[in-house]
Parts: sequence; C-alpha cells; structure tokens
Amino acid sequence: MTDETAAEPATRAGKKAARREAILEAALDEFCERGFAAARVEDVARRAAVAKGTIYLSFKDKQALFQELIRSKLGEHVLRLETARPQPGQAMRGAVEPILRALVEELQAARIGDLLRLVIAESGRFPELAEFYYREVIERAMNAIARLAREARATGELVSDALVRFPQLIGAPVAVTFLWGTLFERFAPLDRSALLGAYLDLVFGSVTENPP
Amino acid sequence: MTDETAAEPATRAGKKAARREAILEAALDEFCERGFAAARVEDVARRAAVAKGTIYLSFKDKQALFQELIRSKLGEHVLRLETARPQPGQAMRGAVEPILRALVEELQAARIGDLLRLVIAESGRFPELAEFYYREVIERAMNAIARLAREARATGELVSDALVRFPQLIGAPVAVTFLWGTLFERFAPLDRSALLGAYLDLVFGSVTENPP
Amino acid sequence: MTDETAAEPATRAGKKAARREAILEAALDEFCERGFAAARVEDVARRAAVAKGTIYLSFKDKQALFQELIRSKLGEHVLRLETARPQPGQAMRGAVEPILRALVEELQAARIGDLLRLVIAESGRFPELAEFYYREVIERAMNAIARLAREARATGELVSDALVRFPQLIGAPVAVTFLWGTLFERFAPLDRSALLGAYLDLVFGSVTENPP
Amino acid sequence: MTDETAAEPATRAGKKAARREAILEAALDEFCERGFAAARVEDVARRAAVAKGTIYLSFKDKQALFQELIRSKLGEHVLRLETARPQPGQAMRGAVEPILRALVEELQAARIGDLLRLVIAESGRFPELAEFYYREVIERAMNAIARLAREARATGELVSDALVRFPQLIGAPVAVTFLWGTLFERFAPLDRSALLGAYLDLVFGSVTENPP
DNA sequence: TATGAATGAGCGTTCATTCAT
DNA sequence: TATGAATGAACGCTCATTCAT
Repeated sequence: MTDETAAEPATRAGKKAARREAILEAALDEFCERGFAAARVEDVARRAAVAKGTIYLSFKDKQALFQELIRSKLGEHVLRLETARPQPGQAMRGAVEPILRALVEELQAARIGDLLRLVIAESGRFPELAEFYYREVIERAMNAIARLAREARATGELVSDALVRFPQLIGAPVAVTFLWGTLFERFAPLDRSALLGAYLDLVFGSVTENPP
Repeated sequence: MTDETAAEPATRAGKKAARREAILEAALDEFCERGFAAARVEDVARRAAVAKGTIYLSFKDKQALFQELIRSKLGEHVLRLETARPQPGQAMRGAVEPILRALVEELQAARIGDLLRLVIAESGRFPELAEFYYREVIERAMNAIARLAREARATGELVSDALVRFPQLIGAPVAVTFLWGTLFERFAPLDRSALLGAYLDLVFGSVTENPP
Repeated sequence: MTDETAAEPATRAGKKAARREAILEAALDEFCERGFAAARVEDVARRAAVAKGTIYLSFKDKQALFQELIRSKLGEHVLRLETARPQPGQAMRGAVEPILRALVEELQAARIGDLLRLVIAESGRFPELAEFYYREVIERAMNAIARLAREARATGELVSDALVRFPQLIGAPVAVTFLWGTLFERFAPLDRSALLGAYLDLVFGSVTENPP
Repeated sequence: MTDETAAEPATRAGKKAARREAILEAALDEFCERGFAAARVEDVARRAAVAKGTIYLSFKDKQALFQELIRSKLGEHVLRLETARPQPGQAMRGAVEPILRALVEELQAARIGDLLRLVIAESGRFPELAEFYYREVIERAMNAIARLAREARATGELVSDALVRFPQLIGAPVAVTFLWGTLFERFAPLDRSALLGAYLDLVFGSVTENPP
C-alpha cells in the first residue's frame, strides 16, 4: 500500500506525512473559518488531534503553516487543471467548458472557494501568494485562452473578439459565482451550472437555443 | 463657513463629527491593510491623530468600529447608486453602462474595492454585513436588471436571454475587474474601461465594432 | 434660613457647600456599593448630578474624596455620640444603654454599618482612617467605660469584672450585630434590639427577667 | 518523599498542584493588602514566582482566582472546626471554649482574620461567599450552640438565657477581637486570650474567680 | 519524537485626571 | 465657575512559541 493519505500508514515516514497532512487539513478549516490572525494554533492542533508543540515540528511558525497550506492546496488544484489540457483540433468551447465546469463545481464542493477567500483576505499580508498563483496558473492560462480565442474567432466559433482582447473574461462566470457564493448564496441560491451554460451560450453565440 | 467636513470646524459638534470621520478614515486604512483581527486600535488612533481612548467615545468597541465603518462607507456608495436610476424609455445599455462604468471606476479610485475585500474577508465573522448589502442593493438591482433585460430582449437589444435568466451576469465585468485588481493587477494591469466596453459589446451584440 | 443642606440655597457659598454635600452623599453610595478601587468618579458625578470635572473643584483627587468622605461622615457620628454623655450619679446601664441602642439602630438605619465596612475594607490602603477614629472616639470611650465599670462593680451593678478589664466588651453586641448584619442578615434576620437587651441583662445580671 | 506540598515535588502533577498552591498563597497576600479590585494579577504572579499567563492555566479569570481562594481557605478552616466537635455529656464550656480559643488564635496567627476582612470588603461584589459560609458553618454552628445552651441552662451551667435566645452571642469575643485586631490593634494591643476567658466567665457565671 | 505546561509580549478596554470652552 | 471631551497610563487576558519531560 503506497497511498499514505489512507488510514493507518505503517511506516515511520508515512506516519509523519499523514500527521502533516492532518495538520494542513485542520489548518484549512480553522483559517477558513476565522482568517489568519484570528485562527488559534491550539485549535488547529485540537482539530488535527495532535499536541500544540507537534505543529512546530513540521512548521516553523504560524505564518509558515499558512503559507505551506495555501501552496499545497493551490498546488493540488493546479495539478488538476494541468491534466485538463485542450486537445489540438478541438473547438474552443469543447476545450474550455469542462475546465470551467470543474472550476465552478469545485468552487462549491471542494474548498477552492474558501481558499480563494483566504487568499483575498490575506493578500495584504501575504502578497507573494497571489504572485505564485499568477505565475503558475493565471499567466499561462491567459496566454492559452488568448490563443484559442484567436483561432476560434478565425473559424467563426466566437461571435465577438472580446475574449481575444480580454481573455480574463473567460473567468467571468467563475468570478460571478465565487462572489455570489461567498456573499449572497444564503439569501438567493444560484444555479451555478446553468449560469455557466448561459454565459458560454452568450459568448459562443448559441442564440438559437432560447429564441426570444 | 458651514462646511464642517472642511478643515478647522469651529463648533463643538462639528469638531466631534470631524473627529469621528477621521477615525473612520483611519480605520478604513488600517482594516484594509491588516484585516479586522490584525488591525490595532492604537494604530487607528495614531493615524487619526487622536488618543486611543478617544475612539471609545464614539464606538463601543473594535467590532462596532468595524461594523459602523462598513455601514457608513457602503451607505455612501449605496446613495450614489440610488441616484443613478435608469430613465423610462431608455435603451438598456444606456441605462446600465454609466452605472457599471462608475462602479468599475470607483472599485479602483474610491475604496470600494478595499471595502469589498474587507467584507469578503470577514464575511465569516460578520455575516450581517453581506445581508445588509444584499437587502439594500443587490436584491433590488437584480430585479431591476431582470425587468430591463426582458424588455431589451423583446426589442431585440439583447442578443441572448442570459441576462434574463441570470441578471447576476450584469456584474460579470465588475467581478472580474475586482478579482483581477485585488490579486493580479500588480503583475498585469488591466484596462478596466475597455474590458467593460468589450463585455457590453458582447452582451448587446455590437459585433460590427470589431469585425474579425 | 441658615440651613444650607436644605433645598435651594440662595447664596453663592451656600450653593457650593450644597454641591459639595451632594458629591459626598453620592460618593458614600458609590464607595459603599463598590469599594474604593471599583467605584468610578464618573458614577459619583452622575449620582450627584454634576459634571465629572466639578468633583475636582472640591477634591484634589479620588483618594481625597474618599478620605474627606470618611472624615465627615464619621465626624457627624462622633458628634452625635459626644452629646450622649453619661450623667454623673446615673447607673452604668442607664448611661450606656441609650448609646449602644442608638449605635445598633444607626448601624442599620443610617449608613454607619456601610461606613464601617468601608473602613475595614480599605484599612490596608488608608491606615490613618482607623487611627483618626481611635484617637477621637474609641480611646476616650474605652477610658470612660472602664471608669464607669469600676464604679458599677463597686456598687454591685456589674456581676463580673469583665468590663473593668476589657471595656471593649461593651461593644460586643455592636460587633456581633454589625458582622451578622453585613454577612448573614439575608439568610437569618436578627432582632438587634432584643439581642442588645439580652446581652445587657447578661452583663448587668438581670437574671430574674427570664428564669430557667 | 510523598509529601508534595514540601519543597521540590518531583512528579508533574505534584508540580502543578504546588504551583497552584503558590498562586493561591500569593493571591491571599495581594488581595489582603489591596482588596480585590486593586490587586494586580501581575503582582500575584510575581509573588508566586510564575508568569502572568500561568495563573490563567489554573483559574479562569481574576474573579475565579478570588473565589477559589476564599473557598479553599475557608474550606481548610471549616475542616479544622469540624474535627473539634463537642463530646456528649461534656459541660458546655468545655465543649465550646477550645473552639473559640482556636478561632481567636487563628484569627491572628493564621490568615483567618485577613480572609474575613476580605469577605466583608467584597461581600457586595461576591454575595455568594457569605452564603457558602453561612450554609456550611454558621447555620449548623448556631443550631448546635442553641441546643447546648438549652441543656446548660437546665443544668444551671448558664446564668442567663441570652445564649438560648441569641446563640450568635457565643461569637461575641471573636467579633470583638476581630474588629479590634483589624482596626485598633496597632494603637492598643489586646490580650485576646484573656478577653475570651473574661467573657466566658461572665457567661458561665464564674464570678468567684475575680471578686470585687 | 511528541507533549502540553509555562512563558511573556502584545492588545483591547477602562477610567482618573486635565483643560479648552 | 462648570463642563465633558480628550488623554494615556494601567491592567486583564490571550495566544504564539518554547522547552523540560
């Protein structure tokens, strides 16, 4: 058995890694609930079922715990995005929709939304977090989108050149559902998947679907 | 001179109000820079050029200072939005574009973006802040947008029914520029105004503007 | 009208004295309820219906207010005791009983008990308070009691020489009712007057009053 | 060595208990010297040779420290009283005198007097302290005294029925010596033991001891 | 290695005192 | 003279971090 995240790792190193993982999970919960400054190391320890001092065996201090937490969790996420590369010859919508759909889903289901909120909340204190994410993910993604958009514009798949000039707009449904989910979901739930579909129809011109 | 917000107010009440305003301004700076928990009341006082105790003459405690800060600043903003009501008979784009343009501007120029970041960061600790904004602004705005969108769809002004089903999408350029501005502006500045224009062209079908 | 403690004094000096008296009364209430350290000058001011600063026109600081309070209130009390001097030729019980009775009454009705509690509570911080009272009242009273007791012992009025050797014992019923009143009155009310009578009967040997 | 209250306890639990005890002792000193409100937690810590935070490991807050202090110290005292029960068939004076003598001694030697002063001083703020003591000690003691007094009255041991009607009077010498000790001992020391003897002689009618 | 008791710097809040009006 | 807004020293309590076991 090589999967150390599963229950009961037998080896010494495995035990240590599992403990570290448990601490990171607990830290994610606590930091999400309270923010960096208000989260208490003791509560992280309790949630991870370790002693307070144990955390300091794996992490230099609270700040390092936070930074490694963001790094590792964003890292997982980046890996998942990396595997979902568009295939050559595929239409842009076919390439982009599954990724966006996964993003919008995970924003809710996984902790990505909480993570993003955390990064936004602490962007003043930890400016390098955003930089890391920009260099690793956003910059490359924007270049890829711009290229896809130019091709799609040439083939007529795109009705507007908006995405060529502002590839950031591909993230519009993600941005809207993230903000709505964070701030207003309690008062007015949103069908994220349908919103994403409607937006893509708008962008890719599927006007026949819902005639006036 | 009756303008008490200007320098050197003469009356006692004027002085007190000016001091309160200075505290709120200082609090906005400090809370934005550090977040609620990490901001120090003493720093707010120093920045407002008052003694620590003076803050407690106007605000029950740090939490009250924070809440009244958000309320008063969001309040100003809400007032400004209220005055910008769409005129009957006007086309939807004409009604909506100035408001969005003002929003996108103020997100940067005024402190609205910072404020929003603060609300997001502390939405866990102060859930009623989001509720206040939803009831006062968002709910009404969404209803107005949905109505406008239905009419615009009938007149053919809108190319898609996306905004009828998801009026939230009207906020897409605001959401995108807010998130981009908060997280990535330092690495890749964004022409907010042009992005807004491109998005509206996409939504209102001004395809002729930038032919392929 | 020369009684400045009555309502609406007309003269300037009278107004000032009345104000000072009101502050002392208010201070008595507040210090009794909370003790010296926990009583707030602002609350004294509010109770006296003056501004906080006004107190500092009459008293150097909180400590001075406290000391003058004790002095003036104990002074009143001492004056009342002074007027109740035993008459020559009178039996000891006749000389002593009215004074004790008045003391036991005022312990409850007037604020003497509270005052005493205050002096006890703050005897560590203000040792000179007890000294003042000892020199002015207790020392002289003890000498008087001892002299009376010697005479009463000679005439057979006293059954025991306890009071000759320990004139302090004349205060026993006052001490008992004070402590009981302060600590246990709520749980078991005490008939102070009857207790005083029983004690005097015991001391003066009125055994016939309640035969076995 | 199993006596953990002695110097240098070896076990972890022993150390903790010793530390707690040291804090209570230090708190007794500080609270007695300054009263509850004016005593500083930091001074308690310094006197106990621990850090400020250490106190909060054993006590929820300053108020809890005070209450547990009174409870534990009064508790010790109550235990000592409990063991000194009157034997059946014994004369009342024989039953009562040793207890009173111990009380009068400890009032001075042990910290009982200080403790009592503290309870009186803070009886306004902590009314439940007096109640605890009343229920645990005073109520039962008064009943026992009243019963003993009735028997002693029947056998002729008591010359007066004062103690039957007011068993509180058994505490008279304790009350007198406590108040004298607190307020006037510095100016005129009192032979507590002799005063107690004189009072008991008075009550139990040993008039022959000191003929006029 | 893991623990959690101990530490003490740091912060929110109070309130005696001052002083401009 | 009287006021009460302003001050800032002081104190209760928290919690990140250390270290003896």
